[in-house]
Amino acid sequence: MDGVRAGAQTERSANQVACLQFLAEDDEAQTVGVISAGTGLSRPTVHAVLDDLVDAGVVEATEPSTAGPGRPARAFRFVREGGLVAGVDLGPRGVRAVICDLSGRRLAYTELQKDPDVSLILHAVRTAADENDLDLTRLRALGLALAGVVETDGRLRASLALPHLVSLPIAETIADELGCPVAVDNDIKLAALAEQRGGAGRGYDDVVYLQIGHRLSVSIVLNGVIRQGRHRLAGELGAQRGMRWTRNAQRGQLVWTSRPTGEEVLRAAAAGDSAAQVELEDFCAQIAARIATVLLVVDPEVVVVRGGRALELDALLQPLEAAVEKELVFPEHPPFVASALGREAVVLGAVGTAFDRFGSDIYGIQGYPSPWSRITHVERTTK
Amino acid sequence: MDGVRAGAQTERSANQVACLQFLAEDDEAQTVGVISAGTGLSRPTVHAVLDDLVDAGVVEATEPSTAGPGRPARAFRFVREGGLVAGVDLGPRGVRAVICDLSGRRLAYTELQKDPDVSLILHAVRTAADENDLDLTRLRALGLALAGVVETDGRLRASLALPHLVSLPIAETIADELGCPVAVDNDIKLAALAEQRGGAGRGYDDVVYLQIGHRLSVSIVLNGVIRQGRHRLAGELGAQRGMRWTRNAQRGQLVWTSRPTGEEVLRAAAAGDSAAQVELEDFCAQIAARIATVLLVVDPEVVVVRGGRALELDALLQPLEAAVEKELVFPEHPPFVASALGREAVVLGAVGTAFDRFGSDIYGIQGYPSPWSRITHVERTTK
DNA sequence: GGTCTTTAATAAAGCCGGTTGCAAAACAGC
DNA sequence: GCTGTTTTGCAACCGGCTTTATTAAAGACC
Repeated sequence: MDGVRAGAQTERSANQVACLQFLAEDDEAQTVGVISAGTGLSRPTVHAVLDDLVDAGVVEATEPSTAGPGRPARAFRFVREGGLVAGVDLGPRGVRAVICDLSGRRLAYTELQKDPDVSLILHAVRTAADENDLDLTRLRALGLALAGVVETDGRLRASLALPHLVSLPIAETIADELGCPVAVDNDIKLAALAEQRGGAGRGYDDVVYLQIGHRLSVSIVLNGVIRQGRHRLAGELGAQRGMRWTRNAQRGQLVWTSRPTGEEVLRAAAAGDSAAQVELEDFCAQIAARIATVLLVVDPEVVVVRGGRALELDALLQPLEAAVEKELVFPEHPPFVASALGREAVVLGAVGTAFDRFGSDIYGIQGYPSPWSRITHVERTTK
Repeated sequence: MDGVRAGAQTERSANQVACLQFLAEDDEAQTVGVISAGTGLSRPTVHAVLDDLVDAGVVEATEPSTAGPGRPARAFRFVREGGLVAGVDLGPRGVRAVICDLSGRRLAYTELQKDPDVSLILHAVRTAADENDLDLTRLRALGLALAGVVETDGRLRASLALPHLVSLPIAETIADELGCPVAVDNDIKLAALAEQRGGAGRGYDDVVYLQIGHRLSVSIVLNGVIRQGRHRLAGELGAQRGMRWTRNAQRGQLVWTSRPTGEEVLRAAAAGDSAAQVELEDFCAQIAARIATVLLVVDPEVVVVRGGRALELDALLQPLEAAVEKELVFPEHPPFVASALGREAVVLGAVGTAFDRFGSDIYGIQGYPSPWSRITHVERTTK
């Protein structure tokens, strides 16, 4: 009640976001007049907002450009290199790390195949930074993807892939070591988010993400946000008994007979191996009922499927979609599309979630949207 | 760009809502000073806001009360009787209608058992109004619940219960006739919403609603909003083939052997009929897998189950929860609770959705929350 | 080199929304 | 009729934005 109104600051905050977004659209430094025209704000307002942004350190003024007639205008530039954001995917067989600048542009990438451990996370980030001469003291946030059920506090409640990390305060350890906030989430959920924001599900709010490899994993993005669930079990279909391929001891583990792993079965089927094709169709028929139920529960706009590489995936998509279609009474069902980001979806989701959760720490202003399109764009071009 | 700022009006709008909410809390007329203290707004602001509300016709000033010492203050009162909102549940065997005032208080209720038709909707509303001397010209909005797949435009795309109403412009017809906007939605979805907002799921954002009667119906409320789905099929588990009890021609229709309807089976099982009990347990085991999948997809906070009356429901809850528990690997699963609103959940959901969708028409201001707790409260006390 | 043109930056005034503070009004009670 | 209490209404001010006007800085032209 001391004269401070929420509404006014909200308005200013929104304008800060608008100006920063406009600047981030383009690499060029922009003059106040252009920003004013582009955002619809008045010139004095743009000036005031830019002052804020310069104070926050996310924008800098360049020297007046001495071109054309008239008084030369100072231009303002989004300092993309002003901070770093990292993403790490710690899986059972190794670690992937990626480092982006404030614009979401990828600056470093590392992949290490070692036994997963907390120290490996740090090792990967430091290796990536060293290889590209990046100063990790400028790291503003880190996102971490783990295979398993991740609690709200960032700890693993259960994990088949990383049993030795269960209940450890990983986020706190990393945060202390690197001096930046750390966000942790489940790997498949983050992959789904990345695909929805900038991958095969781009443009849709509701996406079901299927990953078929060593196990069948499902994750769901609804209204543009990861569905977590009360017990963080949303999408954990592997937690249900009675799936034929879970007869061995490993919970939710897929058991393949014609080849050791799902990816290899896919590859063999794509190559024409009839035993693999039979197993694949059998497999599709088995999971189709489950998937059909999922589709009828959430009725998403698109189903993104990931499994192996593009080549092998084609061998999976058609039989899977056909098997699901057979389960449904209505002709309406969402299209099945191949993942666009592949296995990198997880790391990219990790970076993105760091932006999502610590946006105000990263940019110094509130409400700036995460640069998902650039985070995921890099991937699509290099692929 | 002509000098009108969005931020300022947003602020004013929020304050209008705050003041109106404060007035609606209590039946008494309140003085400006009390409102100011209660909302935290300053006195001049409250005054300005009240002027807006009086203009909108939703608040009226009473004569200065000549009590106590000092200058008598005018008091302001929420005119709950200033408008009416109706809800209608048109089912295969009849219609239910309810009329509320602006505060969500129930003023009229009617139930007619006739062949469902568009004219029956009007008939029910008019009967309810006439019986209670209500002037339908003051009707501000109407919500309509229909059994079937309801399109975005309010028409039925498919319906087993009301096949003759498919594709008819029902909403337009009613709107023309009654002169108010009409919102249409699926009956089970509206029931789920009512239970989540003010019934057995009150206080939870994520609710799965199961209705077991002539057919098995599921509806889901996530983050406090009904899950609709891309094709409006969210929750339509009946659209999946291969459920044992769908062997007869009727799609999704439950087929009971020991008794003709599910409710009667429940009643018989509750009364100790062993044949019915066996069929019930068999039934639970059959649907448990499906339900377990639903729970693992959305991982809700609570499952609200409706079927028959309270007595019979107890016979269902335990075996159902046990059967689902057997399907799950993790011990965590949401509690199963009996519906609090029973079959009236549908009508109440219809009224509530009218408030939700046409709130600004109803109150003349934007952003005023629907009076769900009062809409649903009436029910719990009369039951 | 001085004036002119062109454009940017700044300053001033006004609107809208909100708050605080103070004087005036209206009534009860002595 | 005066005093006291409480509400009211008005003025002043802040913060944010816009519009308009003024000043500043560079190049262009004679």
